[in-house]
Amino acid sequence: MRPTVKDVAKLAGVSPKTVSNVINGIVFVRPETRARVESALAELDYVPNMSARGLRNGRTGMIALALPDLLRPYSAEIVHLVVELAHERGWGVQIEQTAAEPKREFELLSKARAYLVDGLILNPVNLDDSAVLSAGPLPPLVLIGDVDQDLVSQVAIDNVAAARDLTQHLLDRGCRRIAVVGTPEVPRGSSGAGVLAGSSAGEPGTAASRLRTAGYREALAAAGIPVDPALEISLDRWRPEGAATVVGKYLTEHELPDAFFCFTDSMAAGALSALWSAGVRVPEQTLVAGFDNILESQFMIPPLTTIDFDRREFVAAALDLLGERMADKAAPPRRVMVPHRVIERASTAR
Amino acid sequence: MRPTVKDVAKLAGVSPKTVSNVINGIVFVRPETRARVESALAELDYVPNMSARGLRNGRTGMIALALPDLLRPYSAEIVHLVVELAHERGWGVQIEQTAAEPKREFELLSKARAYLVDGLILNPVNLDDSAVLSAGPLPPLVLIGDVDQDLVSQVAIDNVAAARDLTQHLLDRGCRRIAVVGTPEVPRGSSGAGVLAGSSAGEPGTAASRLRTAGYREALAAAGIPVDPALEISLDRWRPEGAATVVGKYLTEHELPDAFFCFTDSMAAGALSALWSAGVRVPEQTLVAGFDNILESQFMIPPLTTIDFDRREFVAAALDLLGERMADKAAPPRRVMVPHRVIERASTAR
DNA sequence: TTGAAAGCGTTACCAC
DNA sequence: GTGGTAACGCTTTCAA
Repeated sequence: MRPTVKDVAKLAGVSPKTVSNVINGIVFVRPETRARVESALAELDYVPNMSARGLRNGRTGMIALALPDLLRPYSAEIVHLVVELAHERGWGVQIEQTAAEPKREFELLSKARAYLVDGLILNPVNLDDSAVLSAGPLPPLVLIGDVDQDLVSQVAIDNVAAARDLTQHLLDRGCRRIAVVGTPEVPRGSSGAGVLAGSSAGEPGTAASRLRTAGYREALAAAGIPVDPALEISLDRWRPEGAATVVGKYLTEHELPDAFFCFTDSMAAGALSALWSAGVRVPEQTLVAGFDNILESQFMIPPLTTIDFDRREFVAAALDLLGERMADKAAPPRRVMVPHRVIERASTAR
Repeated sequence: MRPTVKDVAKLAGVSPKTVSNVINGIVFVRPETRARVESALAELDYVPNMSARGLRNGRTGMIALALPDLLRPYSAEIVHLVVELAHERGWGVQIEQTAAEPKREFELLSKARAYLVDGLILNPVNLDDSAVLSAGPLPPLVLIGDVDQDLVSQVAIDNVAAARDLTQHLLDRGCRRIAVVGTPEVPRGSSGAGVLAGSSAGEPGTAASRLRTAGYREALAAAGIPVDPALEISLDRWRPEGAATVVGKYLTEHELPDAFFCFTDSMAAGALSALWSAGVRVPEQTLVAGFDNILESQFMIPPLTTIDFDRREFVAAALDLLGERMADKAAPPRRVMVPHRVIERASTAR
């Protein structure tokens, strides 16, 4: 049987309380006693029972990270950083995936308390204000990515501005017919403000796709170019295979656009592949750009122009905000915006 | 305050035990009573406290997955599948990263009990027989990937055979000078049997790199081609940027080999990029192959020849083995080998 | 400074 | 079938 504080106390000839004091190192313990306890700890190879500790003081030292699709390289980067930075703060990380089952997001909100976690970082897909409200008493929560709400803390980048900047980058290079890959399945109004309720379930990045579409259209409008629905290529799941398929099909049915702006880098990889298969040369015949600046982007052929932001800063901010909420549940929600920038690479060189 | 079984019991006019019976749905409960309890459950929005449950019955319903480097696309695929398949079994998943800190592997072994988990799936890097032995009483444990040991359950592919098969594939296409990317930093004997102790710390994939190197050499030997140390390009961290750097440098210092066999697909991406930058055409001037068949491989330019294995089967086997160990700690360790195959794509087309 | 005892929320044992 | 009660391992009052 594994040893408990009682066993340690007995071996050291002290009470459980003293052992607890030594372990948590808060109260002053006579050095001699401390030494005796510590050697007993070592001898028995004592390891505290986290369930008992969690039950007693209401905290487990664990947080949950919920992402729509763990397969995306972007997800891997987020998971990597959250695990690394949370570990520095002494927190363990439990991972959840939400895209497969839309209602899982709500379950997590309403039942996070059950999931053995002290807090939750959620990249929402189907979430809006009313959903957040109706979930009842929330666990300490930070949203990463875009939702139109002010009820809970959030860290995000300005998706509209980023998409506008990247579109402008393409316009600056003389592109007029700019295709976008990854727009929502069902076209909506351009601004998207307030029309969140009823967003179709199961689409990863629905919120992001709306905002990036909006930014794209804004840039076109500013340049006096009308929106051409034929250039807005929708895609339900943001995976490279989908992008390859849809771009490949597009090429057979339409005239080659001046550029393809893909809403994620991994979709851009699919697009580049489809273009290569069709014998279209990038950047000579058409330009390609992505979004996220994943690790792989600089090794694509050609290297990919994309939107970059400091992912470490992004995740650190999320953990900071979560720490605030965990320390004080009544703290006012905060929103942190992380700056972005266009990374120019060969895929849009002119 | 959040409701407990007691509150539910009071509201339903029954005892806590009955509530527990209803929740766990095992014992026969009178339908009428059951209905009363269930409506009380719903009314109070009862959520069980996992810490208490864990304390009481010794299980938390959580497993841990420990991988060397979460940034690798391969890791993302494993995390994705483990989370998905574990969830089907009602288990939560806690994620750990080991490469940054070698001793973390041992910590996990010896302290997994503390980490609030019922079992552990570990992709080992610096682990050998003696380490496993000396860790003392182990938690239910399954190793994924290669270690020379028979003490704990393990699921793996035959790395030696896979590397041999892929090398043979290149030989079949007329290659004689085949470079490998990702060999261990310090060259070792070819078989690698038994020389695990003291494996240098901090190298992701040390075990895998030894075995893949062995398979490569076996194929060369069978073809009567002597090993050329200059063709064995070592790399400490299996990341694309390292591969791009090392291959780029290689091209300036050596004659172009007939082929590059990279020990992971993501390194192959880096290699393809370096070759493209140097103006070397693939497959016209040299062939490139990888290992793992990550999602991105088929969208590389050109699409990448690689080693594939059924990742879902691989992960399902790991969870099955873990389930066995969790159910019966005395169960004999088992080893599952998952078959592999060479996927031929354009990067090695002749 | 240290010891004794209570209690966190659950489930299992044993009566009824 | 269902209700009391004890116990899981820890920390935190309160006393000594």
